[in-house]
Amino acid sequence: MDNRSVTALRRVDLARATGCNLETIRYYETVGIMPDPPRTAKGYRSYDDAHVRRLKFVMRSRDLGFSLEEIRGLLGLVDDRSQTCAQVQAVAEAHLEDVQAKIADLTRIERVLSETVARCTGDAAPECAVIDALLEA
Amino acid sequence: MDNRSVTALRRVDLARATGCNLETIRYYETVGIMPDPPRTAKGYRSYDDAHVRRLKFVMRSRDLGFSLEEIRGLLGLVDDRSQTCAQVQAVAEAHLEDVQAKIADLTRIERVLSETVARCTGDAAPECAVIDALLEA
DNA sequence: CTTGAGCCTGTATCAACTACAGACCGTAGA
DNA sequence: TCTACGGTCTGTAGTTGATACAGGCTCAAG
Repeated sequence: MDNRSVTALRRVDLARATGCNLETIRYYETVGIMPDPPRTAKGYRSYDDAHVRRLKFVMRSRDLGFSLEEIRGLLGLVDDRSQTCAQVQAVAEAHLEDVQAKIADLTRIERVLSETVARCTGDAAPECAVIDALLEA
Repeated sequence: MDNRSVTALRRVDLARATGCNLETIRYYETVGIMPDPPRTAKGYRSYDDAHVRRLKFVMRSRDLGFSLEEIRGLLGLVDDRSQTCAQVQAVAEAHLEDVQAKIADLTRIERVLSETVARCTGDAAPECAVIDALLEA
């Protein structure tokens, strides 16, 4: 039957539906990323499809490297679609620049590391290219 | 005369000589990355050029993305050069793979973000390409 | 009726720092 | 000599983004 998944989802169901860690859901609630969900008579959290969509949004944003602070901003724009698209664009563009800077950094690191490893003899020698590369400022 | 910098360095001098944050020096001491330095009669830490070199090594390694745990391993090999170069090479190679994986991830993110931002009109429209891209799982 | 899975809360832990409070010290200039 | 400033010390708390655990409650299947 499984029509439970259409409406009343338990926390573990939300976790499974989104791939989010169980504890992280509660964490997102305490930090205001996810809303306080309605509760059953016994105090159990009860989620629906809107929660699934929102949490997927959050997880996708996290996956793209947005901070929770940035996601809070994006969610505000999602919650109030009367805001301008330009604001969203600005956040995304700033983030894009961050990502590009990180790629540049890592590419430099990658070059240094691969060059260094290539110089390694693998011997039990007293000198070592990796150590030497790290020691030379 | 400034021949103080040749031998007895204060904590702030070590920080300036390496670009390391002042508090981080103390942190590295408590976590065993930097040795407990000798103290003056009044209990002030006293550093020398060997500390500068070691801290530069640590900072360079951090800059290349090695974790403190990995750096501890590298420092062990630096401190005891009788170890094999192959061990160092293994750490560096494992790390190189990490870095390459991170570059691949970020490149994917970069592509998604730049495509998304490009689709943005920047209008005060109720629809927004960034939000839509994030909403579609 | 028992068993296992899930729920609840609060709190602790992690990396790797960073910052602050409150007290002390050391030196250069007036 | 006094004072101001910049530096030092310790311990501890806060940061981000989770993750884990303890101890107790609940629910559904067999």
